Amino acid sequence: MTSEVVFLDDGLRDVKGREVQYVKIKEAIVEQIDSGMLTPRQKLPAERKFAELFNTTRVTLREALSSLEAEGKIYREDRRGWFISPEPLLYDPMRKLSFHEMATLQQRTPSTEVLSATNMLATKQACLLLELPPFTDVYCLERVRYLEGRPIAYTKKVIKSEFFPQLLSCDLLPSLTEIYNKKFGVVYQKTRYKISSTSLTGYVAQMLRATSGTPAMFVERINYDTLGRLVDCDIEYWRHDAICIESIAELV
Amino acid sequence: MTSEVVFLDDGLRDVKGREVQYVKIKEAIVEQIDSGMLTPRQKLPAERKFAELFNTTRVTLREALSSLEAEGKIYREDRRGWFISPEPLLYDPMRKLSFHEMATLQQRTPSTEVLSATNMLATKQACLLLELPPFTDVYCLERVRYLEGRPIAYTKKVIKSEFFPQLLSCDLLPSLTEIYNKKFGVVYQKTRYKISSTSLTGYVAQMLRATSGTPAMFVERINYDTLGRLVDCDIEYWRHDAICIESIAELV
DNA sequence: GAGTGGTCTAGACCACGGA
DNA sequence: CCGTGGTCTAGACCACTCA
Repeated sequence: MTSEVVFLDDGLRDVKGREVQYVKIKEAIVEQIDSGMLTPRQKLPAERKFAELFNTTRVTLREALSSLEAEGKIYREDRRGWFISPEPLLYDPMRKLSFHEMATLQQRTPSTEVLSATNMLATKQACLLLELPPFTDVYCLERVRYLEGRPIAYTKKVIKSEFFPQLLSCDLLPSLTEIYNKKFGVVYQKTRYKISSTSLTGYVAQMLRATSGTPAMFVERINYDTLGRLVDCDIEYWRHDAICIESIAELV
Repeated sequence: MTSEVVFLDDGLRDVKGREVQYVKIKEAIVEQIDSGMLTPRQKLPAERKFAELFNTTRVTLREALSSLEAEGKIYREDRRGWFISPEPLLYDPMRKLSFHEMATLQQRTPSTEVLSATNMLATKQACLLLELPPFTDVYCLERVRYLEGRPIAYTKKVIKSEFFPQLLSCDLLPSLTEIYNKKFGVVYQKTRYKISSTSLTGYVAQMLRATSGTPAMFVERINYDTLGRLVDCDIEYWRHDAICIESIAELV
């Protein structure tokens, strides 16, 4: 997995040393994963059968599963079941790589679905991020990123329209970075980003086939081009087990 | 809260449009928080009473609370109850600020507890991070970081001993950065970091007064000094609601 | 010592996914 | 249409926290 940090975790015990059940279940599953019996993207048994296997109830089993989900070892698809998490994608916020370049470099198979590409008035949030006055026209591009067919990120890009006339008449599927560069001569140079941990809800959860409450990594970026102009911003929700932020920086 | 991203979340409904109960409970609590009725660090009512208030069972109430915890809106202290989350600390991995400087700049009141400061043989993990051969001597410093008295991060620093003779005879409480600088002329210049999302378990959870399974932000850093020498590494577990990573970077 | 949170049981109904 | 996961009920016992 991501990083081999091992602390002495002797499980949860009460004073008398009896082990907590759901921790035992967790250990059993982790052992199966580590031993390679369970491979990435594989589906776990149905909850009822699984609970019976461990001689417990669904509630307790789900306690164990949720806990493993929180650790990023397994993930859930809404009403489809529980699956073993693949290795996370390494994401370097300091590099200009597009999602597809990033994934390909890591021998992964990326794909993208465009949910919507529209011309609209900036929302309050977009105005704040892009430093725009109210009622300014912007482009808004909503996408879902897939890795090996699994939806792992919902992304929304809000673009200052002034630098990109007729952007929406372009074919947006290949790579936006490329269109920026080739059609408009715009290249990113600087970015301001914010990363925090939340959970998926509502529409975003649905798009990622996730249950409301699934842990997520939230990334917000404000991008500047080589002329120092604020160009666009990104708002991204990543399934938390699917991403690991990694970077090298000169300190200031 | 961290960032005002609002999606149309009409709650979970089934086809007939009935709302799911725990979502209603969440909304009620969020409303109380947003309206300022509930303030940061305030304790929520006891689960049994709270459940009764919403005319439901503890299990369902806890579903709602766990979900809010995942969103970073509330947090839990093991066997003590549920509390409203304060604003997260902004953490810039690219700046040389110590935890205390960082917190103070943000008008917070930091404190630190040293769990252990020892001289030991590098573990496998430490050898990997510090690029050391087996059986090398290192310093290991375990600390808990507090904000307004609340434990929010467990940190472990493993230090190459060669650059810091007799480090442990120093008073480690003020600021390690300062000791590095004043006593040994070592200043950080470059860092390699990795950030991912997991959960707290075992000893780390205990130290943070957290229940096993509490969502957490995992940070791993490898630090180099102005001479390009690998100096030490950090392994940190932050309560996920207590931290927001924020930085500005020139892209490469 | 009372009350609280952590854990667990043994059921139930429903809507959705997939065949 | 069956089986599944999502949600929910109404209890229970225990160890721990805190007054």
